[in-house]
Amino acid sequence: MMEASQVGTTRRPLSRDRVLRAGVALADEEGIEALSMRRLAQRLGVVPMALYKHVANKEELLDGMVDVVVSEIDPPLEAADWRAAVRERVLSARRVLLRHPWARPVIETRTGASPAVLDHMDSLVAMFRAGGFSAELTHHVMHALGSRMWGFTQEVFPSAPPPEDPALREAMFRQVTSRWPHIAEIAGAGAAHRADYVVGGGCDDQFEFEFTLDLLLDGFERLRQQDWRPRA
Amino acid sequence: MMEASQVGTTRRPLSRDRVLRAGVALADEEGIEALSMRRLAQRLGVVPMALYKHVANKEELLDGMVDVVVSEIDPPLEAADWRAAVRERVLSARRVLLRHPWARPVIETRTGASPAVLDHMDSLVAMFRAGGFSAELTHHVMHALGSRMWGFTQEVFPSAPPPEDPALREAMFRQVTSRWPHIAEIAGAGAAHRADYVVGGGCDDQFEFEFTLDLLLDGFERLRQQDWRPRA
DNA sequence: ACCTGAACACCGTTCAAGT
DNA sequence: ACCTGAACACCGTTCAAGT
Repeated sequence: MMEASQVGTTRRPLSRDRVLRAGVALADEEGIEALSMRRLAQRLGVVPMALYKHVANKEELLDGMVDVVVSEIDPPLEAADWRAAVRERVLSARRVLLRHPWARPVIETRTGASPAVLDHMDSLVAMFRAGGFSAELTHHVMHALGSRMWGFTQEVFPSAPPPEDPALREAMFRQVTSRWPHIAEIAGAGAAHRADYVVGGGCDDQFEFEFTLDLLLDGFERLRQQDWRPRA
Repeated sequence: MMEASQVGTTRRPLSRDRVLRAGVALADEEGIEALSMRRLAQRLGVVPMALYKHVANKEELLDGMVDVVVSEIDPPLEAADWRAAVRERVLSARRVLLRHPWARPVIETRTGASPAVLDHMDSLVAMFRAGGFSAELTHHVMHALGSRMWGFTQEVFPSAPPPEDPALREAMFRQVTSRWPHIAEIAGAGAAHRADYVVGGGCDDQFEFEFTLDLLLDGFERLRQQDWRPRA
């Protein structure tokens, strides 16, 4: 007969890998704010302290979860040119990160790089070097790519949906157009024409991401062709 | 005679402004993780529940604190060209954010824009429009600027200092150079030559920030001159 | 009507007592 | 030696009892 703690859980022995994967699943399903050591232990049918056999603390759990997610990124392509190779790898990272939205803020708060993170970075650096970028230019270009190497942009436009009440929405619209006229003017000017959104909101994320990625890659290519050198 | 709760605190009546400024001071001095409703109340010589008269909850406290910080950004300059105006305003934002390092992650987690945030965005949009950017191009260019409009880049290189022990450092160095040879190659190639740092770490943040900002501004200018249009 | 102490429902992590 | 219940030192927020 099964014990209560085993209901709904296969009673495999706990391992670091099982802890990390359960953490990812919990964050995927209920969001990162729902991920606590206690809730994760409960999900695994285990006493909270049992987790500390496999991760030193919650920070190390998050480190490991990032590693699991980053490992899902497709292996680097053997592409003809550096631009296609980098572009595809970044968009591949983006597809993974879109499946695990909680990973974005977690990656941003990591203080050390995990092996999988270094693997991803190393493969990008290799692409630039193979494409004829100097070590120095590659260094700066990697900084410029920044968190975009994970396929996300920090969204700075407010994303709250407009209020339901038409009168209130109208009042808000009037306030925005009078106090921030320039924002109001460009709000609807994105690819997706959603007039009901006052500020941003209805923007096409994928379009904006690729727009900026291509702008950066164009800039990189120009510097490469110019044989860019520091303090020149 | 003073009550214990008044020692070290001027007994002014509590106000939303005083709560927000105390929050900023606490976060400046002890970091964002030290900011709790209870600790903030203690600092103000007040019972925790007294704060809820002035902010609905902790999220609204953080919203207000961001507003206080963003209001410290210098007013927009009347510059001859859009490029100088945008550049100066972004670097001004950067100076403010460097004084309040906790504000970076907090800005990133806000879901709605405060008036001061919209003021900053509106002034940037106005600069692009005055510089001859179409509403549509300005929209995409603002997305491309992203969180860089606050003067920060998401740092993706691990920043942990190398271990003290020379033998351990040597072992780590050897592991990195063999497993991630391309990263090792570009690690020391930044402006600041700090050979003791294996991966990044010793990079010149200000240089990298301006490098990428100028790369983006160059790209914006090129699109403007080409009279960029969507799906062309 | 206003203010606030105690309580509720949580946290991450330590530690000593049990097997 | 291993495992774990209870405890510690916190959280944000609710609520009812006090003035």
